[in-house]
Amino acid sequence: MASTAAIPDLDRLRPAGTKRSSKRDLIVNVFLKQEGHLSADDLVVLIKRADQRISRATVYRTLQWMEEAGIARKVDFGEGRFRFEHSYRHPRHFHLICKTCNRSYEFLSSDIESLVEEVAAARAFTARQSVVQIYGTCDACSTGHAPEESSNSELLFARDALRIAIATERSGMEFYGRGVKLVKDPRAREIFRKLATEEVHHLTTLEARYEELLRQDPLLESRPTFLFFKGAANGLFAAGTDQLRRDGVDDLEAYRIGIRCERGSHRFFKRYGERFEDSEGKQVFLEFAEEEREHLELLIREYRALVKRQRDTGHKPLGAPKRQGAGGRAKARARAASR
Amino acid sequence: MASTAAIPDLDRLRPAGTKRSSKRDLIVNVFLKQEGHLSADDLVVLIKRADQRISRATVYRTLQWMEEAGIARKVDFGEGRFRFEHSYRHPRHFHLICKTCNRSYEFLSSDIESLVEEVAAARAFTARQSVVQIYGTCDACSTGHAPEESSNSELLFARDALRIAIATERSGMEFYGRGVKLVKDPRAREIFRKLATEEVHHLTTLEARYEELLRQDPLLESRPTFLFFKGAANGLFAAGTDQLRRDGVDDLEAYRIGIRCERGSHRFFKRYGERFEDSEGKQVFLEFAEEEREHLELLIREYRALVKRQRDTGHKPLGAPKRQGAGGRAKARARAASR
DNA sequence: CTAGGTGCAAATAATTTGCAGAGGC
DNA sequence: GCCTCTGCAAATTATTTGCACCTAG
Repeated sequence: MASTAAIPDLDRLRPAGTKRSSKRDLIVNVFLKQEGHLSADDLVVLIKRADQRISRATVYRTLQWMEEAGIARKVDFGEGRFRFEHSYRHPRHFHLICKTCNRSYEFLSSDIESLVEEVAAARAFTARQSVVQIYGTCDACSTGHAPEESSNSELLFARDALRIAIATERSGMEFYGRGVKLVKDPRAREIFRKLATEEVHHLTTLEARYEELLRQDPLLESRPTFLFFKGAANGLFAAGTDQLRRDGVDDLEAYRIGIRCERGSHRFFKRYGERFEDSEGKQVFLEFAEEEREHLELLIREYRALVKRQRDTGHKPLGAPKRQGAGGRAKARARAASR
Repeated sequence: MASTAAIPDLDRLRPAGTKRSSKRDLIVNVFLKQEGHLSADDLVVLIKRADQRISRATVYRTLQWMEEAGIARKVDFGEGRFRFEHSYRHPRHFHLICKTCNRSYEFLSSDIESLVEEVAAARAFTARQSVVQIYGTCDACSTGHAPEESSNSELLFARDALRIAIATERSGMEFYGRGVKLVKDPRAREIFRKLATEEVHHLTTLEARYEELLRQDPLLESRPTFLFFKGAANGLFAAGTDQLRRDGVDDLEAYRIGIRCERGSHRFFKRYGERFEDSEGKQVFLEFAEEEREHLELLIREYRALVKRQRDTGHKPLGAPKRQGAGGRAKARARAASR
C-alpha cells in the first residue's frame, strides 16, 4: 500500500534558498514510506535504524521543514506531543482517535465542513483550518476483533469520490429523463434530452473507472466510508427529481430545479477536487466539477432564453419564481436558521 | 459577569477521602472568578498575586484535582500546553480560536454533534468525547474593531434554549391548530385541541422567562448565536406543519407526524438538558423534554387507540403507513446516506 | 495521631538552540 | 568559498515527582 512512487516535485516544494541534502532526503523518504501518524520520536527510531549518525535535532528540523514544504502536517491528539501525517496527496481530514490502542482513523465529512463554515460565518470569523477529533474506543478494541488494516485514504477517497459521482450521474439521468417528459417547450425538451444522454455516457466511463479501482484492492468495497456526505448517497439530483414530481412544475421551474442541483453538485466536486493533492480522486472530482459547470451554464443560458421567449410571445410574465414548493421553503428556512 | 456566587456543592464534588484546605480553596476560587481559558501558568501568576507562598506544584496539583472533581476541563488549543476552562455550569462545547489575539469563542452545534455521532456509529466507534476547533482570525482582529466582550455562555445558553423552546411552542401551536381542522375523528380532534391549548399556555410562560432573562443583560439579544441548531429556528414542528399541508393526510398520518415531531423535540431538549450543569438553561430544557415526553406518550396511546377503533369499525385496515410523502422519503434517504 | 496537602528542588519529556565543523553548489 | 546543513550538548518549556514538613479532622 505504501507507495514508494517518486515524489515528483519535491524540489518544487522546497522553500527558496535551501540545499539538497542526502540526510534530509533519507528522513523525508522514511517518513513518506510510513503510513499513519508518527511522533517525532517514532521517526527518530526509524531513522536511527537506517543511519546511526543522524541526530535527533536533525529529525526535528527536517520535520519542521517538511511542514513548511507542505509534505507533512502536524497533528495534535492531545497526548502532550505532536504527531505528523502525510500532507502530500492527502486532503485535510478529521480523526477518530482510539484511547485504548492509540490508533487513529481518518474521515472526511462534507456535511460537518459546511456546518463549520456556517458557524464561522455567523461569527464573522475567518476560518483557516478546522480540527474535528472524536475520542473514544474503536471497534477492534471494544469487540476484541482483529484490527482490520486500513486501506490508504487516497484509495478510499477515490472510491468515495467515484461512488458519489456515479450516484450523481444516475440521479441526474433520472432527473433529466423525467424532465424530458415534463417540459412543454420543444427546445427545453431538446436540452433535457441532451443532458440526459450526456449523463448516460459519463456514467459508463465512471463505472469503468470504479471497476478499475476495485482491481487495485479487492477488499476496497468492504472498507468503511471515508467521505461522508448525506446528500450524495442517492445522488445530488434525487431531491430535484422529487421536486419535479410535484404538480404545477412548469418549464421554468424545471430549469430552476436543474440549476440548483447542478450548482450544488458543482460546488461539492470543486471543493474536494481542489483540496486533494494530485490523485485519482482529485482527477474525478475536478473533471466532474467542470462538467457540472458546463451544464450549469447551459441551463442558465437556456433558462434566460426561455424567459425571454415567453415574454416575447406574451406568455404569463414571470419575474420571480411565482411558487415555491416544500423543498424551496425548507431550504429558505434552513438558510435562516443557520444564522 | 463573573459570578462570585457561592459554589453550592463543591463539597459534594470533592472526591472521597480528601481534606479541606484553604490554599486549594483559594486556587479554586481564583480560577472560578476568571472567565475564559487559563493556562496553568496564567493561574500561577494570579495565585502568586494573592499569596506569594503558594507554589507552582500546588497549582498544578489543584488543577488536576479540579479536573477530577468536574470543576475544570482541560482543553488543548495546540499551543503545546493545556488550558483550563470552567466545567461547572458549563456544557461541553466547541471552540473558535483566533490565532491573532489568542482569544477563543465558544459555541454549541446540535447539528455537528449529530453528524459526529453518525460518523462514529458508521465506524462502530464508541465516542466518549469530541473536539471541534476552528482556527483562524476573529472578527475583532480582522476588522480592527473593538473586541466586544462576550457574555458568559451560561446566559447565552439559556437565551438560545428559550428561543428554541419558544419557536418550538409556536410551531407546535400552529401544528396542532392545523391538526384540529384536519382530523376527522372527534376524539383525535379533541386531543389536538388540547395539545394546541397547552402549547399556547406554555408559550406565555416561556416568553415571560425570556423577558426576565433579557433583564439580566440588556445586550443579550444582540450577542451572537451560541447554540446552533438548524431545525429549530422555525420550531421543530414546522416541517410537520408542512407535511400536514399535503393532501391525503388522514388522522393516523397526522398522529404519526405529530409523534415524529414530538420525538425529535424531546430528544433535542433532553440531550442538552442533561449535559448542562445546573442552570436556567438546563431547567428550561429538562422541563421541556419532560413535557414533550408526555405529549409523545399521549400521541402514541391515542394513535394506537385510533388504529384499534378503526379496525373494529371495519375501517380500511392500516398496518404500516400506506403512503409516505416527500418528507418521509427524504428522511429515509438521509438515513440510508448517513451510513 | 494520621492521612492528606504543600513547598522546594530535582526529574522528566518534548522540543529548540548555539556553535563549530561538514558538505553541496 | 559561501551558505546551508548537521551533530552535539546545553537550554527551554510545561509538567510531574520525591521527600520532608505541615495541618485538618
